[in-house]
Amino acid sequence: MLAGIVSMMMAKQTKARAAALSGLKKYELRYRRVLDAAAAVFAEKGYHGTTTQNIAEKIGIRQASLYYYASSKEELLEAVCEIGMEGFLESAQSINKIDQNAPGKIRSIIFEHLAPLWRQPNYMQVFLSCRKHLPKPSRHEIGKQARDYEDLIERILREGVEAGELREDLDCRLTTLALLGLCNSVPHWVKKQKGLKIEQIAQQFSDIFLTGIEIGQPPEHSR
Amino acid sequence: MLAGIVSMMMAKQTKARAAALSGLKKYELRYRRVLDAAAAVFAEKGYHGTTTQNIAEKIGIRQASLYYYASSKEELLEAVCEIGMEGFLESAQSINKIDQNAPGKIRSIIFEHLAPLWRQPNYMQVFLSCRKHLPKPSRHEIGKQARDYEDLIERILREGVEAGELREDLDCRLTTLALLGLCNSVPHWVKKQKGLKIEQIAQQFSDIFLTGIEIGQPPEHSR
Amino acid sequence: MLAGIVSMMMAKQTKARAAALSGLKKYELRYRRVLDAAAAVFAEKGYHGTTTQNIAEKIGIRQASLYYYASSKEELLEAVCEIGMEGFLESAQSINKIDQNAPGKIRSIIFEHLAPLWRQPNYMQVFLSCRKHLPKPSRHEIGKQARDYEDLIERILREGVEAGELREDLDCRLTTLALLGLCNSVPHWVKKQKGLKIEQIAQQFSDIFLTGIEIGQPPEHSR
Amino acid sequence: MLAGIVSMMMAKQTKARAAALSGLKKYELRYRRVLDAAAAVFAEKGYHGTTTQNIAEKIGIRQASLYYYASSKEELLEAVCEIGMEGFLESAQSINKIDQNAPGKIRSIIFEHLAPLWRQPNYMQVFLSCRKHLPKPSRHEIGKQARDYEDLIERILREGVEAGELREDLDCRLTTLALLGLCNSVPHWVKKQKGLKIEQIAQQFSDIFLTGIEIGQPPEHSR
DNA sequence: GATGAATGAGATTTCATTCAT
DNA sequence: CATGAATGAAATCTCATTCAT
Repeated sequence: MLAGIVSMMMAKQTKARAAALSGLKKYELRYRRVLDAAAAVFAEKGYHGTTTQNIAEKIGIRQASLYYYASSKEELLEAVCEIGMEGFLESAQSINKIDQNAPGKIRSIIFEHLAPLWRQPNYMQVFLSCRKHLPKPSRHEIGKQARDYEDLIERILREGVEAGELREDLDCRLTTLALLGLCNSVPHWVKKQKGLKIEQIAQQFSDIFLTGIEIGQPPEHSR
Repeated sequence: MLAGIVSMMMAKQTKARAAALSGLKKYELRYRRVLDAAAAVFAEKGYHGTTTQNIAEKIGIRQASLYYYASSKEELLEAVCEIGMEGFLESAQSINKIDQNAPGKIRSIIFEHLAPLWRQPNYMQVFLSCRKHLPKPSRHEIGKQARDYEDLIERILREGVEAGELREDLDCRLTTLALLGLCNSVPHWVKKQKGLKIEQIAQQFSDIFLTGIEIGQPPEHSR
Repeated sequence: MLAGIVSMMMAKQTKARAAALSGLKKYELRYRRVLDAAAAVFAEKGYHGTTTQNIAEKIGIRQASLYYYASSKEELLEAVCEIGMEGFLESAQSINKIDQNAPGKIRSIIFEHLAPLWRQPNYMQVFLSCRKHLPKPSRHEIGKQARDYEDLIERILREGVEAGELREDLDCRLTTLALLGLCNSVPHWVKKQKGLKIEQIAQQFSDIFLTGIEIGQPPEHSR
Repeated sequence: MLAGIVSMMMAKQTKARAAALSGLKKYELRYRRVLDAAAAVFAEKGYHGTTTQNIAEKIGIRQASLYYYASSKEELLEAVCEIGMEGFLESAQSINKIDQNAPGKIRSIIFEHLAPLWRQPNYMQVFLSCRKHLPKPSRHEIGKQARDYEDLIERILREGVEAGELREDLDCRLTTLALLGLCNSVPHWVKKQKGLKIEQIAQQFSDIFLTGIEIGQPPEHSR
């Protein structure tokens, strides 16, 4: 349902990609293997630091064979970013359905936002750090969706403040950026911290973040 | 004082750089203009996404003239990262000198850590996101310093917990990563948020973060 | 009869082609469809500007399937050029049989030469403009035949001059090149000029050309 | 004056080309050497049959150095075609100034049209046979100019017919195409015919062509 | 017969770097 | 100091061709 939003903007497409997107299991798997490799290498080296050779090696095919699956390196980036964006779009859907008070909502937002970062850290890291290298049309399309997502969270915070459930001295914009900055840092270090579980991270983040913005005894140190 | 730590590891150096580092005002200014440009472009496009042409354009000189100031693109990255690292080394020094209780320390850490991010966001952003592209020797040297810095903060948190000033269910490692992740996200958006002041950001971050980790009335939502 | 003159020089041949050449109706038709497509695309884009993909698309088969009909792109060019050459060989045969005075011969030459250009403009255009890309052996073989053809026409002109039927100040070589240049330009524009008939073109060309070279009142403007 | 008409449509340009077009003698010469080589090789092998390597070899520089003068192979084609078109634009200007009766005009047209074909056969041959490979914008611009040129000649023929100076059964469109087809064949063979002079060709072409279309004794063979 | 998948060879293009002036 | 000119190395991309199914 969410798939293909960005890809529709692209002029050229390989048959392989079209087949994969059309849902044919057989192609989907092969194609996904390519995207996984691209996402992994992009995440590690950055878009421009990655050569198509790097990606091909990761899959165990020749460099030229990549072009059977994607018509350009840029198309790979688009496909990877698109999947990354889908991760957040799904988060957004889940967030929209939450029926709780503000603190509960934020706890859920943290969990829902962390979920894709945890599930597919490569895709998400590429999405977060490489989308600036997308060609204009898809960059703008994705940019708009990302802004919508930020606004969704900011609105929830604002509603929490208005409902008297969150501290009224909260700068909602800044707090949104803080919340997302905090969560989005996860892919950078999550692969190196063995033994962590997403529930732990979400719990810790919620505890820190929520206590900080909820109405409660103002801590004595606060000016 | 701190300068040159990394550069000492490098084999080749231009006369210009040597002159600049040795404190000659005339060279220092011109050289700094080059580094500023490099930092700005690296921050915007990433190391591999930047061409020497991009940097030259920004200064208004020709590509070939860059090589009067730096013997390679990589050297520019090193110089920029070094200045970025210095920012954090200075933070570390300030942090070490803090004589307060744990909450006060953390409030200061946040401020001190934000200070260089605020003062020279380009250099810091390059340092944070491009140092992985440094050649091995300087990358490792810088990596060690960065880890020391993280450890410093983690130790302060741990001491706070042991002193009974911070919640004892705190995962200090995770909290350190959260604190740094939160703060390091600033360069990504700070240029777009007009009218912000560093004091506001530091205050807000402290309020959120500190309330979350201090001992206090456990917020009712907490499990 | 004339078929296969060039192809005999080729090492490799597909079964399909062999079958087609051996006169099996079923193969002949399918094979011809491939050649038609090749001729059309070669004529439009030139040999090197054409991809096997372009040709396959035109027939509605996949690129790989082309190799059932031809063992290489070059073989397609050879086959197309061969048919083109056959066109002129047939013209040559007809021309040889003409039993008229010089002006009548030239009128016939024009018609006979235009006939294949009209009947199969793609093949002829490819022959005229792409034969330089044939591999040496067949290029030379075809080159010899083409030169023979030019010589045939030049000889007829010369005989006309000697017989006192054509102006004696005629440079027969140059006139031959002019005659062929004039006629060979037809495939370039004939597809765009709707409603034309070959008889019109031949008539007009004859009128222009013949009046110009025949003995007659020297036009007053002539020096 | 005429220069740069097409080049204005191009997004990217090397400094070298800009300098050359701005009339700096020093650059003009070097740049022209590159274009000469490109024209020669394009004329011989066709656009797609030519590699940038071929061109570089002809000048005696390395392939990568070509890109100091032109930002792409296509740009070279554009520059070459532009010069080719200029040849015809100059012809058109001369033709417009002719003040003679129709036969005299046509004699001049032939000479003026042959002049650039003779002076710079490579450029003209490339223009005639490779402009179909230009990118759309410049192809269309050049196509329009070429059509204007054809129309100019057709109009002169038509006026000649209306003035009673040319045979009234003349199909002016067809005759124009014949005239141009005849003349444009010159670059194909002119390099191989040693010892020819342009005056000879023009004289012969005029004699043939003019006698054919002028009012005069209708040749007895004519139906 | 036909084709999906893959690939070797090679073409175009980019780019950091050098060097004479 | 600065730059025009050139280049080696490498990256992206194209394309004819092969082969198992």
